Amino acid sequence: MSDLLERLLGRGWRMTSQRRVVAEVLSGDHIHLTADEVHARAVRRLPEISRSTVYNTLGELVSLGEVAEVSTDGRAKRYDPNARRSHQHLVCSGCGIIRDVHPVGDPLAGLPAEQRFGFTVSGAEITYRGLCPSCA
Amino acid sequence: MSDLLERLLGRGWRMTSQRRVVAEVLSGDHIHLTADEVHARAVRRLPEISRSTVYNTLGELVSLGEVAEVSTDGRAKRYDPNARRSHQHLVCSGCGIIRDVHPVGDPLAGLPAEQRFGFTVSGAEITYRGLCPSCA
DNA sequence: TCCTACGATGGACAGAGTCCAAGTCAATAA
DNA sequence: TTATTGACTTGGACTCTGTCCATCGTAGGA
Repeated sequence: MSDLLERLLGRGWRMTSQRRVVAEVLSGDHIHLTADEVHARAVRRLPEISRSTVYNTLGELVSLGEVAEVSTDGRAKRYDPNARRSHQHLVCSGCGIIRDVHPVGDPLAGLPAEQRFGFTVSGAEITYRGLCPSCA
Repeated sequence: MSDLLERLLGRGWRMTSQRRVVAEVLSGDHIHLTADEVHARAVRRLPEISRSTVYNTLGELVSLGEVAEVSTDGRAKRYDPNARRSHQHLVCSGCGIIRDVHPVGDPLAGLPAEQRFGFTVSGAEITYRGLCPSCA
């Protein structure tokens, strides 16, 4: 059983075959699937699963903090199961592939007080852009 | 005439009343309008302007590098006329207001070679999140 | 085993954006 | 100034992504 699934059971998540399949599809590293892609893979294992259920389940996983929403291109949101470890993303401008990366240092350090306009700044998301080895 | 408009004329951009209005709407600092908002403001000055034309014109301004697309919330893209000066964004998690900010240092410096997975990294977009003075 | 509240379903709907055929017009040439 | 023409504009249909809701089904406790 996957890590994610184990944690969800530990939280008393009501388990159904649909939820199990969605959680299984979202296992692994560098996984950044759109809701439609999650649905497509879920359907292979459970042909009757509906689009609504996938959306509901993804939304719940996000609320629980187990999965993060990533939108690197203004198109469909992507779902990243690696939400517990803070990380950023490196995106290929050619093919769109996404890698999880762990920059060094505190990203908030680069924003001096006079650039904060009185905001209480709590976090930063960084999207690095470039070309992957195949596209370069 | 606005800066933007002047530069466009200098590039030999074919000028029409529609394009002029869109360029005028997109003038100023800390402007981050959605395509629909641009259209709404353009209609006040030129009631017949169509949604398609606004989309076409915005797309072209982005291609020319005069305007940047910003998507901070996975909803509608926003258009930022301040594209020539590199900057990042500070977004209020409460009301969604966006400020342009200029962090110090090179954002790419935080990504060590072993975290680049062979990519040729060319840029980074940073979205700082927090609460604005009104929402705090 | 039975109940029932929670979850799943699917179809309608909404928001954002793209595409295209047809009509219009800015800019150039004569 | 007028004619010409290729670029621009229009509006409607369409796609994609996501949300909502009434109804049905079922996991898990009694």
